[in-house]
Amino acid sequence: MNQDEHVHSLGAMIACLHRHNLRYLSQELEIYGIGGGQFRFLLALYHVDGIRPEELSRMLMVNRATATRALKRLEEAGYVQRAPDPKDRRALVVNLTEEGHRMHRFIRQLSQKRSESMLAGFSEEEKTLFRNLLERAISNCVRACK
Amino acid sequence: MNQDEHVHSLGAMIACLHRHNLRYLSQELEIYGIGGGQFRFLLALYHVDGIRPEELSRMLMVNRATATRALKRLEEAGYVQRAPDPKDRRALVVNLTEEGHRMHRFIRQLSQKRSESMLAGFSEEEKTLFRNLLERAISNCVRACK
DNA sequence: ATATAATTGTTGCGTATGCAACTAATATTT
DNA sequence: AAATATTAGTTGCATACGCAACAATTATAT
Repeated sequence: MNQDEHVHSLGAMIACLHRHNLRYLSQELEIYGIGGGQFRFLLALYHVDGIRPEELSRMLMVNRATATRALKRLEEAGYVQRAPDPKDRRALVVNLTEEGHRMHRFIRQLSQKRSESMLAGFSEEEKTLFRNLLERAISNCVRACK
Repeated sequence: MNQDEHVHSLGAMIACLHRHNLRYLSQELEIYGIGGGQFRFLLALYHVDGIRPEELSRMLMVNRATATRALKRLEEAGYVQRAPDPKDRRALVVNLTEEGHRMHRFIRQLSQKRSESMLAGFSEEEKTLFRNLLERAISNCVRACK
């Protein structure tokens, strides 16, 4: 199977999915005063509340600058709070606020809803496989640009 | 399999792949005076030279504005030319220049190389399947936001 | 024929993001 | 202890992109 036979490169397909996702999330989150880009930070914080921005950025594989901006915006919107880490005054500690915790169910459902929409018509095996292939592709990318 | 069990949402994984791709392409294309975002337009033009920007944007599933900018930059860099369509003076016709044609081999190899790098360790079945699953996911997205 | 609608491309504005340079703080070396 | 290196976060600059408003043109309706 030669890549040249396809009009769409793999990258183009991935970019397309990414854009659609971002648009969807942006629309759903607009009433909460945050953008689609903040979604995954919020989602991650339900797993690892009390984390540092730096660790969060490594976890989500984004630039530190991106984490700074996303967390700043989430703070301005009232969903997280950033406090200096007493053990290391270079660092911050990010915590969900009351309001942030209240969004838990909504955020999870949004994630779920999005996945279901994107994977409509996929069998359970295909869903698992898709995720597995994505993970391996990411590993390849990370390894390649190390 | 519950989505909630995963730290990374599907969207986060796709976003990650997208950014790695863009970075890779940007680096490779820098010496040619164009950015990673122009890549897929150039690639598409080897299939459908002489097309209108509007059709190209539908084909690549991007906004018309994005096509305008990408083609403008490709024109400035000398790889395509835009001329008014004599049959419809609202429209333009995009053609590859000599220089644009000369990049053909390089662009295709770049696409190939990128795919191989991203899909390293995938069996032929997995490669085909991955592409198939991506296509179906895109269809779902397109259908959902129609 | 004229008014209205639809289409094509452009541009301003906003968002998400990376990179590189910077500051402040901590860790390591000498 | 002092000099140096590393780390965490921030900010300016750049790119890619979508949306909405706009102008010019063409198509359709009246």
